[in-house]
Formats: sequence, C-alpha cells, structure tokens
Amino acid sequence: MAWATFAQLRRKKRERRRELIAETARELFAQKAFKEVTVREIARAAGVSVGTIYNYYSSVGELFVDVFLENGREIIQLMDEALEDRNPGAFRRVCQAYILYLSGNIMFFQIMSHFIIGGVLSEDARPKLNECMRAVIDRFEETVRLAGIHTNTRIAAHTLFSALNGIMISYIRNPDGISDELKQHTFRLTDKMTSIFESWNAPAGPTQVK
Amino acid sequence: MAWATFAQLRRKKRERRRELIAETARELFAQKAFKEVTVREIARAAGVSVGTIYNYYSSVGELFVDVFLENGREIIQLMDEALEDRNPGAFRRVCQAYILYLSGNIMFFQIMSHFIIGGVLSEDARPKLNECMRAVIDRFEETVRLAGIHTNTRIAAHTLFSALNGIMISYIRNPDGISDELKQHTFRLTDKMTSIFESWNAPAGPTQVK
Amino acid sequence: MAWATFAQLRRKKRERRRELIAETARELFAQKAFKEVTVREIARAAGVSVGTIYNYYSSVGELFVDVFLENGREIIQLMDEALEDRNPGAFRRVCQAYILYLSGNIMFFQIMSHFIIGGVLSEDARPKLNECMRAVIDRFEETVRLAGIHTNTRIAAHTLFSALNGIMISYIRNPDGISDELKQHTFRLTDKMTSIFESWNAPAGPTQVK
Amino acid sequence: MAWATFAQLRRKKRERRRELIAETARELFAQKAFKEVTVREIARAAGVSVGTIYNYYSSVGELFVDVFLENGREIIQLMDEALEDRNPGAFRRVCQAYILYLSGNIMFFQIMSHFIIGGVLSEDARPKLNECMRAVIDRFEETVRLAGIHTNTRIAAHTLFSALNGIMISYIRNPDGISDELKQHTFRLTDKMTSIFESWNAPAGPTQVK
DNA sequence: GATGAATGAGTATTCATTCAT
DNA sequence: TATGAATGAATACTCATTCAT
Repeated sequence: MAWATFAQLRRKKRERRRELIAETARELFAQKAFKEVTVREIARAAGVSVGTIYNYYSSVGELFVDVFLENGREIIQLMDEALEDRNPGAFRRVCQAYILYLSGNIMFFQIMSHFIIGGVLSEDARPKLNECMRAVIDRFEETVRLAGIHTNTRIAAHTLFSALNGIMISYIRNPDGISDELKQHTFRLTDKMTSIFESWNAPAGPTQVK
Repeated sequence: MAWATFAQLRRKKRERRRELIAETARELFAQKAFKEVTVREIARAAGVSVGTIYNYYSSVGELFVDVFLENGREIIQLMDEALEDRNPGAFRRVCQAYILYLSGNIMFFQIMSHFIIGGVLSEDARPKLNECMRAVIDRFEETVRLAGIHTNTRIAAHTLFSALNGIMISYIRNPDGISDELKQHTFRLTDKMTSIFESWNAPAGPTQVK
Repeated sequence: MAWATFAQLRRKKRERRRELIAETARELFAQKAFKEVTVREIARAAGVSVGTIYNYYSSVGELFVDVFLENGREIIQLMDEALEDRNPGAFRRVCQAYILYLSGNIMFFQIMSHFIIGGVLSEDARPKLNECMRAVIDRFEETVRLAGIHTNTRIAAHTLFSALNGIMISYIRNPDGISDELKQHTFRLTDKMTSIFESWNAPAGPTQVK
Repeated sequence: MAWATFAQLRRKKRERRRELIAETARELFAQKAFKEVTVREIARAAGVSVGTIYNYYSSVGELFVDVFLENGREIIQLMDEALEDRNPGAFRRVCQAYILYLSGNIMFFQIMSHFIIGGVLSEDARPKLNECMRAVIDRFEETVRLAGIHTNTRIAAHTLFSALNGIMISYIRNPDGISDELKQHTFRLTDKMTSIFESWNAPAGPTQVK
C-alpha cells in the first residue's frame, strides 16, 4: 500500500513536471513565432535543465505536438459546449468562442498556420495534427447547421473555418499582445462575418466561376 | 557627360544586379518555406557570391522585405487593373484575381503570414510592410464598393481581405505545389465567399455582440 | 550467529546483483561496439535502475574492466583445460580454442583491442588489465612448448598471441555477427598460422634485422 | 592571365588549408583513440574555427576517410617501392616496411582496426575503405610470392596481413608513444613472423582440423 | 539499498555575416 | 565591386553521473 502510494506520488509529480514544461512552452509560443523558440529557452523559462525536457519529450517536435493537441482538445471541448446551446444566436456564439479562444491562445493558431502553410516538423506528427484539425472542422460542420445551412455542409464548414482563421491571421499581431482596439476590431469582423454566413442560403446571384 | 553616362551605366548595372538577386530569391521562396532559404542558396542560384548579396542588401531581412514589396507592387497593380473593369461580376473577378495571384505566389502569402503572425525580421521593415498592406486593403475597399457596399467600407474591406486570406491559409499547402483538387476546392470556397459577400447588405438578423 | 547469517545473506544477494549487471553488460557488449553501450541500456536490460549500477560500480569504466576481467578469467580457464591435454595436436587445439572463444565473445576482443590500441578509460584500470593480459600470455608461453619450442619461449608466445589476434582483427566484423563463410576463413587462417608455427624451430634463413 | 593566376593562387591556398586540417587531424588521431577526437579539438589544434573545417569537409566522417585514404596511399606506395627490390631478403624488407610505417602512423592502424572491428562511420565511406584495404592486400599477395609461396597466395596474403596487424595490435600502446624497448620487441616479432612465413611451404605436419 | 528524475557539459552541424584579397 | 573563406554563436540532442526520496 505504501508502495502503491509512493509510485503514485512519483507519477503525479512527473505529470506535474510535464505539464509545467508544456505550459511554459505554450507561453513562449504565444510570445514569438514558434519556430524561434529554442529548447534552451524553454528550459530556462521553466526553470529546468535542457536534459530534463528530453526526459519528458523525445524531441522538440514531440513537445510542439503535445502542446498543440492540448490546445486542440481545449478548443474542441469549448466548441462542443457552445454547440449544446440551441437558443437563437447560437451560431454567432460558437464563432465568437472560436475567435475568443484563438486570440487568447495565439500559439495554437500559429502552429496550426505553420503546419497548414507547409511547415513540416516530423512525419509522424502529421496524422495526429490532421486528426485534430478534422475534429475541429467536424465541429464547424455542426456549427453551420445552426445557421440553417443543411446542404453542402462540409464546404460551408471549410468556408467558415477559413474565414475565421483569416480574421485571425490578419489581426493578431505579436509579440506585444493585442491592443484592445485591435481586439474590438477583430470581434467586429467576426460579427460581420457570422452575419453574412447567416445569409448563406439566401440567393446570391450568379455563382458560375470563370 | 561621358562621366555622367558612365555613372548611369554603372547605376543601371547595379540595378540589374539587384533585381537578379531579388528575382532569384523570390523563386526560391516559392519553392520552400522562406525560413529555410539560406543566403548561400540564393547566392548559388543567382550565380553570385554571398558577399555580393551583402553589397546590395545589408541583411537577409532587407532582402526579404524587398522581395515582399516587389510582390506587393505586383498584386496592387493586378488589383488596380481588375478594378478598372466595371462590368457585372467585377467584384467576383477581383477576388478571384487575388486568390489566383496568391496561389501562384505562395511565398508572398507566406511572408505576409509570417509577418502578420508575429515573425519579426527587423524593426525598420515594419513601416514598409504596413504601408504595403494598407495599400492592398485600400484596393479591397475599392473592391467592396463593387459589391454594392457603401457604408462601413473599411470594415467590409478588412473582412473580405481576412476571408480570402483565410481561404489561402487553409488550403495552400507547401512545398510540393497544390493538387488540382485542392486548387478546385480553393476556388469553390472563394466563389462561395464572394457570393455571401454580395449579400452583405441584406438584413442579417441581430448584430449585437455579446 | 543469526547476525552473521544475515550479513552473509546480504553479501550473497549483493554478489548476485553485481553478477547480474555484469552479465547483462557482457551480453550487450557482444551485440554492439562497446563504446555504444550506454548505462541506461544496461540498466534497462538488467531490469534495475541506473542508480543501482552506480551502487555496484563507481563508474562505467569500472564496469567495463569487471566484465573484461571476467572474460579474461574464462579464457584463461579454457586455455588451462586445453593445456592439460598432452596428446598430439594439442598445440593446434589450444590455438583453435582461443580463436573460437574470441569469435564467440567478440566484446572481449574489442575491449582488449580498445585498451591495447590506446583507449584509456581510467588510470587505475591499467594494472588490472595488464595483469590479465600477462596471465593470458603465460598460457601462450605454455602453448608454444606444445609446439616443441623451448628457447625464446616468451617471444614465441608473444608472436603467437599477436598472430592469432591479428586473425581476429582482420576477420571479425560487427555487429551483425559473422557469416559462416567468414568464420570458415578465420579458422582456415588459424590452421595455417598454427601449422607454420609448428615449423618455428626450422632454420629460417638470416634473422638479422637491419 | 592575371585572373587565372589569381584563381590558381586561391585554389592553392585552399589546398594548403585543407592539408593543414587533415594533417592536424592525423596527428590527433595518432594521440588518442580516433573516436575521441572532436571537431572542436581539431579546430583548435589547427588554429582555425569550427566552421572552417566544415568549409573543407562536409562532416567529420569525411575528414576521417580523407585522412585514412591519404595514409592508405602512402603505405601502398611504400610497399610498391619495396616490392621492386628483388634481391634476397626482399620479403623480409617489405614486412618490415609495413610494420615500420604502421608504428609511425598508428592512427592509420587505429582507423583500420576501428572499421574492421565493426565501427561504422557512414555508409558511403565503406566502399572507399574496402577498396583501400583490398589494394593493400593485393600488395601482400605480391609479397608472399617473394617468400616463394605460389599456391593459395590469397589466403597466404591474408594470413601475413593478419599476423603483422596482430603484432601491431599487441604492441603499440598509446598515447605516450612507443618506448624504444617496445619498438625493438615489435621488430623482433616481425622478424620472427617473417621467418616462419618463409617456411610456409615446408611440410607442417598434420593439417587436419578438428 | 534502490530508484529514476535532474543535471549540464559535451557532441556534430548550420549559417548569417564579415573582411582581406 | 566582387569574391568566397573564415568566423563563432547558435541549434537540437546525448549521456555519465548525482542525489533526494
């Protein structure tokens, strides 16, 4: 019994340590482009040695992925919660939740962008990241239904996802954080964007391309 | 007079040299994530020595900025041309021109994203980039007018700009180029996005935020 | 008395633990170049913690030496047994036994080579290793007598020792084990080498060096 | 013309630099087990920066190979010269030349041993090293003919090669260089070894193995 | 005694930048 | 001006050893 407790304690401590590192890394990622965050920096910021980090993660890439997925889980949970609300304006609130989360966790957006734009950290990271992204888009598919869109929901989800990300990419600026004014603007855009999504089903004139 | 001519010739030659370097760098940036392009690589590809590059640019950052601004000028000119067309469907065509240019000059988008997301190359680059971005958004302000939007044009421009960039960030994937299917999808999204922008003025339900 | 027994038990357990570690290390050395075996690896393979290893050995070097000496004792015992056989062909059989042992315990040869070639693990290891080597050469001195050599036996022993080691260094190749063909070749060389040693006493032309 | 000269000068200087690095590395390899020689050490000893070494060699492995092959060429040339001498005692002199070279260029022997024993530096180094080794053994095949051996010359060559290497592995001890006494002993062994090789063709008693 | 997490000096390698020619 | 060799600080990662529990 004492044994079990002992091992448990150790595991708990280990878990805390891992979280400390992940959390520190996450904060650093929020401050600068994540490609510029070095192991040494994370170590120093976390108050541990370089070696310690490798005791918890086999490579920087793994750490990145861990942090990213942690954020991914958070945003998914957040969206799931927002999606349970079926009152009027739910669509709008889900979009706002997404933007709100992103503006408070820029680093998630940064890593996401990095991978989307083409950055490759490691080959075995890709499937995990793709899965996470797919899960997010699943929520967006659910979201567009709230706006009354019931046909071509996948493409609608992609469009909404793109549009909201576009708002982020255009208005979030590092490293000094976001000014209130900028935040205000961001939300104004989000609002406008959601409002035009709500007219998705409205007849939109000629749709032929080229 | 001969002197003057001589100096002119020299200046012209110098100008050509600078363009050669910038153009080479631009091509390389189109092939790989721009953070992975090294000075040596540019030098080799341009057929000059690394030292020569530093004769024209005081740092890599400056070169990046130069290339970026060159791209900026191109896209501005492109949009200006598209904006002269006042026939029906012009709005749609301008948007498509923007997306088309970006998908063919991913590097422009990459640098833009990099700077926007938070990458800092040098402090004195920022004003130049900001000016360029503002000029682009000016064109978007012009563009939204084509969609019949005449109030709050600045915010509408920002929203459109964001939305289109969002499409890029979500669907452009490096470095192996874009599959036709992906391209198709990108343009479908663009089309949908423009069509919903065309309903911007439609009543969109309650607009109160929070 | 109970006390004494207790202490004895403890000492015995300790001894077994030490042997476990040494034996595990030995197996690992047989699988890969011994410079590539890490403490962690040994610990994991032995099912103990790294700390435990340091409870029994003050450093990796000491462990190496211990393993080496264990092998040394084995080979000495093997040669001693072979030397008791005084039937015709005994000389040949001793040589073969030596080669056979080495080809099955490459790691012994590796460490031996490492030390001989110049690798220095620790200063205080040297006397122990030298003693071991001397003991081996003592057996070779005994061996050459079997070939009818009775003058200059020390130099003859050295020569034989060298020759057989040379065969090993030239034909043993790690880490994937030795092909049967290579083994065959090795033994062919050994055989030839022993046969020419058996003519050691034959007149060999001018022996003056330089 | 001046241009050509200029380029030539630069190439010459570059060549000298490369030799300086190689020579320095060679000396260091002679002092300690070559796996323990670091890039920093070589750089410091050569009086250049770390980066400079990478200007001449793309990796440490390449440097190792370069140094090794340089030594290989030397020893091959040496043996070729010795082999031209067809006077009595030529066999002995070739063997002595080999041993003499090795004892003055221990590092060559070390690298050779390292590779033979199983050390792997890089996959593309192996063919070059194998070719070099084969060329050396070719000379030994020529050498055994001098001893009147004309059948099974390849195996005889291997045996001689092994025997001489065995002498080296047993008697060369680093890093303090070799005492005169040890050197003396080495040559005595060599002499004895060659003398018994000269009786290779002599009937050697029962040759059956096992 | 046993544990295994923490340490940090050490490794090879890269690359923007400088500067003598 | 053009060159390209030299630089060295910076990178991710390893591993023998220590020590609090």
